[in-house]
Amino acid sequence: MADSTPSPALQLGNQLCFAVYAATHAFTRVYKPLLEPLGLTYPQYLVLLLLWERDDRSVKELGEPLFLDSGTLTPLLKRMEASGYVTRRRDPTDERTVRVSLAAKGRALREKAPAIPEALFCASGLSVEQLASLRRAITEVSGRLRESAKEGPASPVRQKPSRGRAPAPARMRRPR
Amino acid sequence: MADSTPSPALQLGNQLCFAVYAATHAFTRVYKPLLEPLGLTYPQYLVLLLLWERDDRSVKELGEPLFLDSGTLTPLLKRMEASGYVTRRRDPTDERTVRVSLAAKGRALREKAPAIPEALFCASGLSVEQLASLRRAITEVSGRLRESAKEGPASPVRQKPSRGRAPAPARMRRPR
DNA sequence: CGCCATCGCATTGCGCACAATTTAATCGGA
DNA sequence: TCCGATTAAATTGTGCGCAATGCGATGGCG
Repeated sequence: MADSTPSPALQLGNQLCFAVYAATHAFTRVYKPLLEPLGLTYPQYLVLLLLWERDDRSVKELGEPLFLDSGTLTPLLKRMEASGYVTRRRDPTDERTVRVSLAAKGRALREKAPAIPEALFCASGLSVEQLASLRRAITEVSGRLRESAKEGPASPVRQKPSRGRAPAPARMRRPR
Repeated sequence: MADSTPSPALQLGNQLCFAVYAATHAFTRVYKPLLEPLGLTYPQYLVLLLLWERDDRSVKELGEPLFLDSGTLTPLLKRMEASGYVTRRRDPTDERTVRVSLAAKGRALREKAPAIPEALFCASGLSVEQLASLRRAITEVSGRLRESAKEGPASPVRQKPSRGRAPAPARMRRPR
């Protein structure tokens, strides 16, 4: 057997996720040599982009646009704090939330940062219009997926609750 | 200070890498609940897609379209071998290369796999034409970046050679 | 035949990504 | 006032992603 054309729409779904996955790595490889001398990784740079746009955000507010949770961001932000790009402190009005702000080094970097997206623009060899429409299309898809994720799977599927994780024996929280 | 519009093209570069990064995670979250009951992760599924298209590839051939190297693929493929999806064996004509082939379980999965991209298609809520043009655009950009990566950075940048790694005390290779 | 450059994979160490769990703070109602 | 539910981070364990290192296999050279 082995059907020859399983349906254009289904082929497309796989090709698309494949292409996006590969594109992320392609972008990472363009940015990495530029970020390395700054002591930044690619996700750390994306966090800086968010803070340049609007400073002083909670961890949750940083994770939402990137589809990341606190488990990923906490150690990442601690490293950024250690390298002097941001500061972390508890919100006085709600001790549960940690607010992340730009430190001097993070603000200063903003001035020389334009060289970084410029490299991507040159390497892509595409016009501003092409890149703009591509960005719009990708953002559109992400938005749709985000919405339908909230309302549960749109297809006849279901989610298994467990998969064997691990205990969490100890805690230590903020010494105060 | 703090310029208001640093240039549309540069803004665009950042917005685009940001959008692609977020889209990858959005796709992952749609596929994960579908792949979990099969014992597959998202990158493992992408490897299966490649093998369904053409079986019996070397590790290098698998890594190229995904922008992944052997350091990432070797443990991933070992897990896929352990769960019965693929087989790994040395090429008899060149003992250096490892060839990866579909095992029975991997071939069998192909039949029920269409349910997976279908979920993405439904969740996206976009037309086949929109998805197709999006796929074309992303593939185009990835291809350009791949090319310009070969010829070195297109911008006035340079790559630092070292970054402090670690020793590699032991080896063990194929017992034969 | 032996030397050496090159190629291809495995291994190691670090950082990102996520699910599950725990702790702490806040808010609502009895 | 006290109790339960909700919310926000942090922590832990597993798996992905990459740079650097090591070694066997191959091939060109004398």
